[in-house]
Amino acid sequence: MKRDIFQAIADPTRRAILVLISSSALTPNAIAEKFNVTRQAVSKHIKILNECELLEERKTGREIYYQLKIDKMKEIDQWLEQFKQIWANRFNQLDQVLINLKTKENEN
Amino acid sequence: MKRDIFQAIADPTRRAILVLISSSALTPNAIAEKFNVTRQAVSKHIKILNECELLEERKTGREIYYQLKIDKMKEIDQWLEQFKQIWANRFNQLDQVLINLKTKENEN
DNA sequence: TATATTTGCAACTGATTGATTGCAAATTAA
DNA sequence: TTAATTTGCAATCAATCAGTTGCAAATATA
Repeated sequence: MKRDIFQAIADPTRRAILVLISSSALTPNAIAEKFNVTRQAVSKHIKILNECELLEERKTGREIYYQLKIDKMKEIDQWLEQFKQIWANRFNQLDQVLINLKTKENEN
Repeated sequence: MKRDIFQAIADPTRRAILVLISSSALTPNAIAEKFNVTRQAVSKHIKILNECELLEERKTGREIYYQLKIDKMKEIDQWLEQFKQIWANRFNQLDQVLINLKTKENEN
């Protein structure tokens, strides 16, 4: 696979689409009406999001309703985890400084 | 330049750089040695990351040490928040289904 | 001083991207 | 059936991107 979820959310239009279809399923035409681009441009974005497994699709006749498959979003969160740990550790280090200061106070 | 943090993390090399300099500050040369690209390519990535305010730099003589400015990472987390709420709501809806089932059991 | 090291900037290249137009397949309605 | 609607796919284009080479500025070392 060429594209990953980080490239998928790099484009602002795609991010807007993801937000739009997070609450309700919409057809490509309905999505395109919300933006200032052609239907085909939106269709391309949908294709990319689909390749990244970010969409659930439901066909009813000639219409296709797309909705966000939210599980894939967790991969971004998982990548952020390693940094969260670092910034949590910084708080811990700050705690340690405060503890050391307090210990010194008690020694005096 | 209209680059944002989402474009910054779209490139796999830049994501690797961010991880690399999250634990310790490194010079562009030291960073470039870790990857299979030229120093200038890394320097370009550093410039982009710097424009997105993802770096702290500390000059010592002719060397420049770069380290991750972790605060900016929170913007990604903040964008994810709106989706977390949705997937939390789904859990709540699942809870409600289970509660309803249990209530019916008690009624029998 | 002269020389080596570290870095950023400019120019160039090949590949990719976002968007457009046009067209064909599938479905629905007259 | 015929006509209209919805969608996906192919071809195309301008802009951007990641990478390279070369060079100049600043700093450290002989």
